[in-house]
Order: sequence, then structure tokens, then C-alpha cells
Amino acid sequence: MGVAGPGSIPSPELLDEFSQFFRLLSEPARLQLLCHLRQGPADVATLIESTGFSQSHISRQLSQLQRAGLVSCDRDGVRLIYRADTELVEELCDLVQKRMKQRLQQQLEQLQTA
Amino acid sequence: MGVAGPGSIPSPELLDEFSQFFRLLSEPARLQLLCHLRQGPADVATLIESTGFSQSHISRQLSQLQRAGLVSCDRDGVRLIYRADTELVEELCDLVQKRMKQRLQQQLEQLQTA
DNA sequence: GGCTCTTATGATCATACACGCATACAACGA
DNA sequence: TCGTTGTATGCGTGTATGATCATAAGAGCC
Repeated sequence: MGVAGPGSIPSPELLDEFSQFFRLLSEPARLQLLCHLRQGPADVATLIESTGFSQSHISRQLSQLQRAGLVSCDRDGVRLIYRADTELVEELCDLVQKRMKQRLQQQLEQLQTA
Repeated sequence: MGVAGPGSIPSPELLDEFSQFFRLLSEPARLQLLCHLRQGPADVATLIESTGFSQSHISRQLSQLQRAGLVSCDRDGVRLIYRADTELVEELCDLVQKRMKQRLQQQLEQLQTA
């Protein structure tokens, strides 16, 4: 059975939750942060260096990801070490990428037959 | 192996493509249209009636979904019958929903132990 | 060719939000 | 307690885009 049973429309509230979640992933900056954290926990200074974003920007993006539970942090003295739970994001990206490949392959075949 | 191999950062171009795709799903209106089309093909008049959106709005959203290959249409005389390829979207939503349930359950357990 | 119906699009406004700067706040150390 | 370091946040700005109206473009019928 699917999201809300076949043939029924999800409630507006559920649709909103879905869209809010996808909105988190609709920003390259946030995806980039998640990718960096995929390689292991990192402190903010490292993220600033590797992404080039400002400290305030990174702080805001991380707090958004944290509210969604995609990211969490521990204190190491005065600095924060962030780590990401990227399993879900990786699954989602894999599905999307698989789809992209399919589409490109189809377009390629159409060009070759034409 | 994951999206771009473990330990490597996807290229900015790939990140952009991912984010653009997720941006499509970050709008409740578009998700709603996809949900309606999940029940089968429909013409624009039906979509207008069932969603309450204006004709131009629906037209624009559908064209965005069409560019991404999530939706296609056939002519029936003067009107267009849209249908959606919702398999991917359903998979994505299922993953997200599973995650939401997990999070809520965890929060519930924390409240009960406290 | 006109006429009607359906869909797409240009113009416009309102709103959301990414992004940076400056600054307030929190946590340690002397 | 004060200074230093690291993080969060108020504010301003620019850009993107959702949403609507008016209108053009396209397909069928007389």
C-alpha cells in the first residue's frame, strides 16, 4: 500500500509535511552540507572552509536540517561537532539519480533511432 | 556504492540537478496535482475542479512537472489529458513518511520514559 | 475565414528566503 | 570577572517564484 492507500488523496497537512521536507533538499547549499557531513562528523570551521559559506549562513542551514532531524551536534568544548544521518538522503538521491539516468538513456535512444 | 562513491562530494552540477528535482516536490500544489493524477489520467478541467486552482496556475505547474518527465499528456480533441508517472514520487514519499513515523515514535518513547 | 473552447504565456504583485554584515549570546580559560 | 573564541540571531537586500489577470496561441466546428 502506498502513501495513503491507493486512490485517496493525502490530507493537506501531510502534503505540507512532504513538501516542507523536500524543500530542505531543494537548496544546493544544504545538500552540500549534508554531503560533507556524509564523510563523517565535522566542526563548523571545517564546513566554512570546505564550502566557502559564511558562518551565519551555515549556522542557519544546519539549524533547519537539525529541526528535521537530518543533522545533530555534540559540543566539544566551545565548538560544535555536527554529524548527519544521511541514510535517508542517500536513498532519496539514489532513486532520483537512477531516474535521471533512465531519462537520459531514453532521450539518447530516441536520437539514435531518428 | 552511493550517489558518487563513498567519501567524495558530488559535483555542483549534480547537486543542482538534485536540488532542482526536490524543488519540484517542495510545492504542495504540485504534489497535490501528482496525487490526483495518481488515480489515473485526468483533463485540466477535472484538475481545476478538484484542486480549486486557477487554470493558468495548473498549466504552469504541470509544465514544470512535464519538463522533469513526471507528467505527460495526450490530446483528446481540443483538450489535454494529463497522466503522471508517479512511481518515483511514491517511492520518495514512502521513504520520507517512514522516516517521519520513526521520528515521531522516538519522540513518543522519550516522553514516556521521562 | 470567423467563432468557440481549451491551454499557454506575458505582465505584475506579493511573498519567501538565501546570503552577508553586524552583533548578541554562550562557553571556556587566565 | 573579563577577554577570547565559537555559534546564533536581528536586520537589510536581492533574487526567485508562487499566484492572478489579461491575453495570445492553437485546435476543432460552422
